[in-house]
Amino acid sequence: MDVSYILDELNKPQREAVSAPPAPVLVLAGAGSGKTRVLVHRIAWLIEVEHVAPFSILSVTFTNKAAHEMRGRIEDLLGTPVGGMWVGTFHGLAHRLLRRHWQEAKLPQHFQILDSDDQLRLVKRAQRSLDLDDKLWPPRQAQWFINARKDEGVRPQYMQENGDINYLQMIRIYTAYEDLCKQSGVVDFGELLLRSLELIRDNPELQKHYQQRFRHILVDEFQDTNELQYAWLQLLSGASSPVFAVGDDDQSIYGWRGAKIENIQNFTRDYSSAITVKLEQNYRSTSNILDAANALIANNAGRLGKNLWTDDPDGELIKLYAAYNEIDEASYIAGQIHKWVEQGGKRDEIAILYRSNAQSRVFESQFIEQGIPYRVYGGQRFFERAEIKDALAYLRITANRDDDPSFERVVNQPTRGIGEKTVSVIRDYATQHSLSMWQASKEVVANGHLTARAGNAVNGFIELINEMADGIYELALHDQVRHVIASSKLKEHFLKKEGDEKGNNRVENLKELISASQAFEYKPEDEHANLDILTAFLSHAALEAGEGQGDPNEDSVQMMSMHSAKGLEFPQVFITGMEEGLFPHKNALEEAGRMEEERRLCYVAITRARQVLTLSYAEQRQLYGNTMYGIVPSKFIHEIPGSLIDEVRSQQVPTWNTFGSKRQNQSSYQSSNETGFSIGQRISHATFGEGVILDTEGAGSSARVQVNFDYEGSKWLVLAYANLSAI
DNA sequence: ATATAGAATCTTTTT
DNA sequence: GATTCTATAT
Repeated sequence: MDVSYILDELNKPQREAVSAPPAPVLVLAGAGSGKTRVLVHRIAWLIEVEHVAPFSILSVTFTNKAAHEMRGRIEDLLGTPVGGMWVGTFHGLAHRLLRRHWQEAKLPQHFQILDSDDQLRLVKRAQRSLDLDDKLWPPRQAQWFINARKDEGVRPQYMQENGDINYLQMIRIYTAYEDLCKQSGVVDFGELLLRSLELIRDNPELQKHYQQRFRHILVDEFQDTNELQYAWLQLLSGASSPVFAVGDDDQSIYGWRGAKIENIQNFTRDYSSAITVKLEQNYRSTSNILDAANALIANNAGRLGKNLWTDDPDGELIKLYAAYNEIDEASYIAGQIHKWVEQGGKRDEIAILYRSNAQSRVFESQFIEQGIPYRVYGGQRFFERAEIKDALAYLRITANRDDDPSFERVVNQPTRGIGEKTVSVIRDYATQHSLSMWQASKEVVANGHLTARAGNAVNGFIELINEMADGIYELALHDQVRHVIASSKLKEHFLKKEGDEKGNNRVENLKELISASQAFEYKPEDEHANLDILTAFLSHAALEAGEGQGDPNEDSVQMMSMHSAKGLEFPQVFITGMEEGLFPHKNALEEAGRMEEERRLCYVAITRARQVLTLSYAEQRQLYGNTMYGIVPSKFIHEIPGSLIDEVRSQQVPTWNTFGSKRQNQSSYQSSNETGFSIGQRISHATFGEGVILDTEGAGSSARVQVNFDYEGSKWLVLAYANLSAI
């Protein structure tokens, strides 16, 4: 069999890694050096040359996106589906283990997964049961504490008091929270990993089984593994199955959630026979972009040492745009997008990156105004929307009556006369008798602890859920979802409560949930073994929160946080908000090591760009409701050699008078009120039609007017693009 | 019990 | 700014 296609198109170090003997291998792969490629080809090599059965291969990634891409590329390369191979995220694979062995893991068969939102609610409830004041011990902090301990593999019963009252309270909350999870049959993200680790560790037969099964384990983004994940890998690989780890210490950006760069160093210590390969040739970016990235990251101490180089030409200089404010920043970028498209570029070749998701809003409104299609990744996700979570909670409670978080979510949604007081009676009863709220509410009604009215209402709810469960029995999944949405009366509730615009939006999303369930593929032969389709779908919803909306087929600009950009590449990249305090983020100043992580994040962002890279910052910015003045450009800008930077000037550079109070305007629109239009004036717009000016604001390139259009309602428009004409 | 208004609070990144 | 909690009125 001719296997040359596996090695032919690789460079020397890539080949070395792909064809390495079956020993532990550590691949230090710089950005754009063909990391995924090496992983994919390695798997092809194992299957075709080493004759390893796909069944015996375990391949772990961090994001669902990466996992899907991995499987797709392997199948493309081999030209055949590779069923039986385990490819997925740490959490996804841990989940699979727990579903298979729910009994040994001491979980109910229909355990449900908590997302961080659900988790926070449950932490709050744990705190309330301990009579701890939310003000003194913020639930978020407790949640963070719990997750950090789980990532370290520490259970509360093994934690020692150290005299610190704060620490003691945290332990108490952690304990109470675990009890609640157990009672409700729910499992959080950290628990998936920890529980599956304990499952394998404490069941020698299972351990033997899986260690024999997985002859080869491959890990992507190894620098982002935390202690628990590393232990998980070691446990599954045992003594005999070599781990093939690919990572880049310069791209470690998840230290804040427990990722340990040290795992890379430890790897060669723990596996003394490990082969290390460095991939240093970059195939992605122009020389200028790469030089900038190298210069920047050189400011970090304690790197493993890698030097990325490329054969590619210099390319364009890196553009730097100093915007007057965040609106000007967005409108400049919108202008650049127009230019790119006019020159024949596609919009989806452009990425806009920012430090925090909140920054996307300004771009969104600007792009809507200018008719630029865009797609936002991250932020509020589909399965995290309130209406979707409501519907899912109904579904969950039909699958597992004891799911307290779901119970609390929907007992009175839509309102059915079960108020806070009734709920707290049930909650207290549940806590006292170690029951789930479902069981407690039945007993409370039977014991007559409630007024007749409240008792009736609770009974009504119990009957509703039971009827729902009966009604969806043996229906197709999408009919189950449809049925539950209908009999819960959620649609009617939202329409009545939130009016047409918002309510309709929620109704649309609920319809989309039905479509999503219809499109859900059920593969009983592997991951959801012995799992009914509803539980499988609910797990899927929790583990893959789904992207925000937006038509994936439309050619649209891609907007995302720098974190979620990792692993992706784009011909043109805008890195926005390059301002001290925003990026590097102000929280990074306090803790040691955080600044270097911010710098690595910047390195990741820069190396996403293939041809054109633009950095931008604003001199003033409205953030969290108030305007920040006197913004200092990010130190990272200064860490890039000036010779690589081309400072782009706004056509109308805002200049300040001595008092810094008012901007002069050099635009052609200049007139008495700085915009050329007066309030009350009638104007016409190409797409929105005719309207009346309501207000004006700003000047120059960021001058805006508010127009009340006859048919479209009122909108803010940037004059530089809106092209309004007076009537 | 519920709807509403006003106050308080929190704003980094994600499976 | 937006969400989430709290106090008050219905």
